[in-house]
Amino acid sequence: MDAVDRKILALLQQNADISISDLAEEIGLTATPCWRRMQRLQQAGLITRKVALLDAQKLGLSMTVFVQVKAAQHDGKWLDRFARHASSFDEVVEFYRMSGEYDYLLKVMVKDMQCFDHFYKRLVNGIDLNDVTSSFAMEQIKYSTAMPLQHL
Amino acid sequence: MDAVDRKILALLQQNADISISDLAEEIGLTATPCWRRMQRLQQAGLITRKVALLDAQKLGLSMTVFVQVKAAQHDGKWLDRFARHASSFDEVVEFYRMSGEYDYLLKVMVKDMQCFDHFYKRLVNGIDLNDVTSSFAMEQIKYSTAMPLQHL
DNA sequence: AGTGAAATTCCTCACGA
DNA sequence: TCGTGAGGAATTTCACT
Repeated sequence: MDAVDRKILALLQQNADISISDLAEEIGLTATPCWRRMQRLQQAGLITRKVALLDAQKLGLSMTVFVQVKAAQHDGKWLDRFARHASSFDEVVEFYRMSGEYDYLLKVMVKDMQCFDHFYKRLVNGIDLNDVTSSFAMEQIKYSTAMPLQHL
Repeated sequence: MDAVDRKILALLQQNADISISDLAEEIGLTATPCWRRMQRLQQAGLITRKVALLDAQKLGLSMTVFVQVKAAQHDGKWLDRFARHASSFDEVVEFYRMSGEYDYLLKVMVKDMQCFDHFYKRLVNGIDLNDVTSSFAMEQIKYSTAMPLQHL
């Protein structure tokens, strides 16, 4: 992966709608080699897929909650079960196993507090948890799907 | 926005590469009205843009850190200055103003610990902060840009 | 709002440098 | 590995239902 490939990735992760010819022009190439590079990057799995990003506010999904969880048990079986359980909710938009005091961090998107309560009950009902604490986002200051390619 | 529009959004946020004719077929329409609906959804800003998602692992961006920050002051001027300061880093991929003990939550993506340290120094140097704590993600169990449209 | 066809643009694959 | 050109497929527009 050279500098040209990195430029292609940088442009595509900002705007995947750009036509091959425009993309080619931006990086100082013609359409065909540019297209071939993009194909390679896709086949190599560097580009996983292209998606449309939606406006959460306009959709009425105004509530973002970060839920921190402490595991009830620390054996592999429990971990695996919890991973599958929490992943299955489509309100859970991101989900990490963490170092530190809490074992898991979930980013949850819902319409309102009632929906969050409903989600919360379903989350804790399915499985044994030790400690669950929710922090509410008041304001989204930045959200980007673009990775910092500058620093590679 | 009716059920057909919602179905278009649901499909496009999973895969923006789908052709208009395939999309139209999926929702039981022909290409033109489907295309017109998509245009409307884009003009209305419900679809903000289309982007390529990259594989962080394969790029070598294997480190995700959640940084929690307490404000030094709580006047609007400081808040605005901090929002601009932290947003300016492209390592900061998400950034929220929070309720609860900590005022801000930042999701940071970097290559390794050295890069994180470099970022951290630049973050705290630019501005006066009261308390900064970093939690490291050991494993990404789920990451999705798709909003839960089911629950609207 | 939906259909079908026409025009235009873009993607894709030859081949040559 | 890049560029040119041609064929074919897709998008986009338009007139009509």
